[in-house]
Amino acid sequence: MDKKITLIDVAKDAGVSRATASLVLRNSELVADATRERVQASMKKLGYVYNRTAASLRAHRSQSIGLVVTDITNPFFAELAVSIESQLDDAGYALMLSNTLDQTEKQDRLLRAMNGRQVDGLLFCPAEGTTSETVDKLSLWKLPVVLITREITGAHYDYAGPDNRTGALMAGRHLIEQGHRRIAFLGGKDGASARKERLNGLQEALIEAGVEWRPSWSVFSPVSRKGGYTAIEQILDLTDAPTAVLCYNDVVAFGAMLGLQSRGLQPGQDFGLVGFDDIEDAALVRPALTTVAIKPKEIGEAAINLLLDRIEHPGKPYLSKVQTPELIVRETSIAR
Amino acid sequence: MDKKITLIDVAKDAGVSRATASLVLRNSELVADATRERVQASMKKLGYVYNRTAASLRAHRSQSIGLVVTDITNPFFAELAVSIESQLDDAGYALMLSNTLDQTEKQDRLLRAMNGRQVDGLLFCPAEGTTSETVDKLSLWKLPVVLITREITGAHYDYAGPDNRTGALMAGRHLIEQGHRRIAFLGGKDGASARKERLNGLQEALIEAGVEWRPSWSVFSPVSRKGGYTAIEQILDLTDAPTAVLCYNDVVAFGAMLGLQSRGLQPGQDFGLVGFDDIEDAALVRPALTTVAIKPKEIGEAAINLLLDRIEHPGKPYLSKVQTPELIVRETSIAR
DNA sequence: GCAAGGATTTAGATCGATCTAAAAAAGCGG
DNA sequence: CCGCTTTTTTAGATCGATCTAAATCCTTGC
Repeated sequence: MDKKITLIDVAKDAGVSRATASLVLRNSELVADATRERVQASMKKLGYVYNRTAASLRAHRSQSIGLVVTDITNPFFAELAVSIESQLDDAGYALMLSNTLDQTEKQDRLLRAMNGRQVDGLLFCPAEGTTSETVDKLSLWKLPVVLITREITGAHYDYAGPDNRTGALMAGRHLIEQGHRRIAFLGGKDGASARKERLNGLQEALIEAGVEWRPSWSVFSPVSRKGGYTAIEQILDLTDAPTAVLCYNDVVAFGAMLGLQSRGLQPGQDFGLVGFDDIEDAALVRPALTTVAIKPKEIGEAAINLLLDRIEHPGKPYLSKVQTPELIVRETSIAR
Repeated sequence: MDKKITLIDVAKDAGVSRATASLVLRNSELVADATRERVQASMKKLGYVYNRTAASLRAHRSQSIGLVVTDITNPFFAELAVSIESQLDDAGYALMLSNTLDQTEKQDRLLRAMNGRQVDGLLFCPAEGTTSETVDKLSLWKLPVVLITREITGAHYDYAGPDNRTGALMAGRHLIEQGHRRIAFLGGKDGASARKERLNGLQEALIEAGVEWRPSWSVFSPVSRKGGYTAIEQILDLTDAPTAVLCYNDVVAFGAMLGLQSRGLQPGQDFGLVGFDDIEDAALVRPALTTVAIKPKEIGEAAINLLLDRIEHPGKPYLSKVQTPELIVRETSIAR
């Protein structure tokens, strides 16, 4: 009486075979219009719901993809996730989401879980410290993977992310123009590819302007407000303390702002501060944050395109889609 | 050579039957220790990966649950999602995430997709304007559902969310204590249950203090900064304009802050402003936002507990777990 | 040494779709 | 009306696990 309606029931009701009903489901060109309509009517009438699990098992495709990020609480990833989810929805895919919290063991477990659930592909922002063992497993599983925002040294995958070096270069030039001669790089974890690239960009700006750089001006920190807060204190305590910093990202920059203010320093007025990402709050905080805008929506689009393409053509050469960022000058870098 | 390893291969290798291997997978008590170890060794040796899709099909359980929210970009939902994802991970479930963007058609499609993917349950923050048709479908599907943050009138489900009325009541009392006598309610969409409750709480505070209320002091808006920005303008343009507002949430409050500042008004100093949620940024913006703190982590925990319980005991009576919020007084409500 | 009873193991059906290869039906020119 | 092509439809195997119910294998106690 109350049992589940399957394709068999629909087929019986419409007077066709299970196979034909299945073809209608996937609106194949093969089936005659009249039949299609008859079957669709039966589906509606019986309240048929497609069991994609069964389909996945047979077809070796789940029509879902996994998004593995470090922390969805970071507005940059949240915006990325929205962009991705909405595109996937359009393409008929569902989204499985996981946060690694930058813990590699958790990451390993989550990746395994996703693979076991037969995701058709993975958008992956690897946790800091991701080992080649993890990467090997991914390629063993033959899972289509697009790396986002961070790369893994020695691993070959498609990649979508911002041009970190150029962004940091622009930020560096800007701070130098503003008269700063001691510029630090604040936050982020050691080893992260994005961090390295951003630091390199800054250094490039310094070199081309003949400005000094000291290793102690690169300070690591967790990627969080608290991380930024403690990191800026470390900077301020140096002898010949820098007068400006480029931050690993906006979240770190916000923490740094708090740190500056707690010491009675006004960002912009007394100290140059530039972030990275341009999350929505960057325009909102007072003083408003100067930052390097990388557009999560565009990165999301690029990543999805790469992934869907890779799923269709597993053998094609690896591609990087790099977005050129834009420097948004607001108040924290301008002394009035 | 290169083909997939299935349970059959493992069983053969370990010299047991498929059924036994399956029992080992689910670490059943039935199987002898020696056998278990042998099978596990074979699994490791052969690089077996569990195909949960197949298991889902047979067992009618997918070990995944769906989270449907309006907008993961809202930090409140982002924090909620993190909390939920991490608990689900502990319980061996995976998370499917969708954003409805408060569009009911999109919501319907997403719900259908989740059901087709056999999610074992749903954490659901219904879009504004969710019809009983949608709700009927959910109960037709017999999907365990826990509503979060918003309720649906006339629908019976478990619910986890904050005590909106009490939170708003505290906020209202606080603003009255600060000397305000014309207090508006800002933002949120018409019809949302959470909005209604918050407005009621505010009105209760007004009534108990014998303070005036006018219908024109309730202004609807999209739940976004922009929404808050335009809504506060509307308030300020009234004759006998209010001197304080309780905002639907922090995001709206941030928009309102911008609106005030663009008119040369300093929140706190010249105008009382209270938010709702206590997202991380509330403490960070200058002036810092007074707000009603509802703890996403706790709500997430409550919701998960309710859902897992409902999955196990589908027939049990419906429950509401309501978190008591806390008023965090910062700067935007205090005239120094 | 044997039956009872518990502990382990297993054969075979099954979940609900898709795939393959082949059959049936329809269209068509002569 | 016949063969031939093209269009539609289909039977039956299959994906990789779990479930059911029954078969074996051990212990014991006597």
